[in-house]
Amino acid sequence: MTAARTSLRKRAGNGATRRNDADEIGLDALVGHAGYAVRRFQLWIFQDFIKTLAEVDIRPTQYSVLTVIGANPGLSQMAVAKRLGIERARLVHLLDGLEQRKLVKRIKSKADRRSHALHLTAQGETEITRFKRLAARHERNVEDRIGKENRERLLQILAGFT
Amino acid sequence: MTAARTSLRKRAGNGATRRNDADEIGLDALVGHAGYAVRRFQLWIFQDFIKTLAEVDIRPTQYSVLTVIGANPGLSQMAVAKRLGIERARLVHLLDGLEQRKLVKRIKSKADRRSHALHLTAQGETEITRFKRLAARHERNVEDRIGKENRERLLQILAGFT
DNA sequence: AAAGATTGTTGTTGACGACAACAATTGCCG
DNA sequence: CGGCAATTGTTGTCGTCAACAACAATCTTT
Repeated sequence: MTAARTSLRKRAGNGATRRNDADEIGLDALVGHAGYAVRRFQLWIFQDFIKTLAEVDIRPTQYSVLTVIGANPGLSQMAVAKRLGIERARLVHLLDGLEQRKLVKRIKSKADRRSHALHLTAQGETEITRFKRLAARHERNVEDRIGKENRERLLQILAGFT
Repeated sequence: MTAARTSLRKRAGNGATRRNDADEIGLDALVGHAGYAVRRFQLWIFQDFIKTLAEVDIRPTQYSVLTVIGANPGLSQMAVAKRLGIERARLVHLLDGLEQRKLVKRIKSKADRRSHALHLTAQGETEITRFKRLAARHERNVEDRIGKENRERLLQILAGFT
């Protein structure tokens, strides 16, 4: 499998190329690339998440931060960043936003005066239940799109990356 | 499934929170969210793609553009953008770069003087075989990571998004 | 106590998606 | 046919995000 490209339909139409419209465009080797499919899917799923949680104005990354803090109160920023695979520099801005919205608070740790212990505020505790309810609705949208078993299989396949 | 958060381990350690290190941090509801798993996986897969094709300096989006043009010579920018789900504004910059590298050429269409017919250059035709060889190696990395059947199943599940 | 590592912070860079506006051109409809 | 809406490529802006680099404050190690 070295040479021999040409992929059929080569030289379809040179100057003109009147295809029916916009369908019928071959992807050639692109089909068969996991990364391409995953990219398109990830785009769709994030857009749906954003749309579904639009009424509370929570984006996927914000949701992940709130969830981790809620489940592990007192974590440092470093620990959260490492756990979620985001840069600690990025987490600073994220927390700034969440703190302004009174969902999260940074408490200066006495044990290590460099670090902050992260907690949900009372308001944060309250609101996160609403976020989770909407997130569950989003997850149902995913099911409707790819099927219930396929979603479960997907989670199983990708479990090693969480 | 409305209230009842608290998720165990609540109030783990307040000020201090000495966890073994950085493992052992629960994700709570995050596990079970397809979007989170997909995001992490997409990050990994793109990094591997970039690394594997670093010697030719081709990124995933560039590769997808080259592939589609190679398989469908004469396409307009609009058609390529629509097919790949990228904005035509973004495609302009992408093509600028690929054209400077002599991989792609824009040919003014005589049928529709607004549009450009996109083609690979001779050099582009030559080099893309190398790109595809490296991309295949990357795909093998994916197999090694998630398993051969899982990769196929993944492609099947997400086929509707390509 | 000195050297080295860690934590939060700030700033920069570049890829990327989403929009808006524009000129040139085409297609359509009265 | 003529004018008006739509399309195509282009430019520019904005906001998100990952990847770095640098820095001060604070541990940790020796």
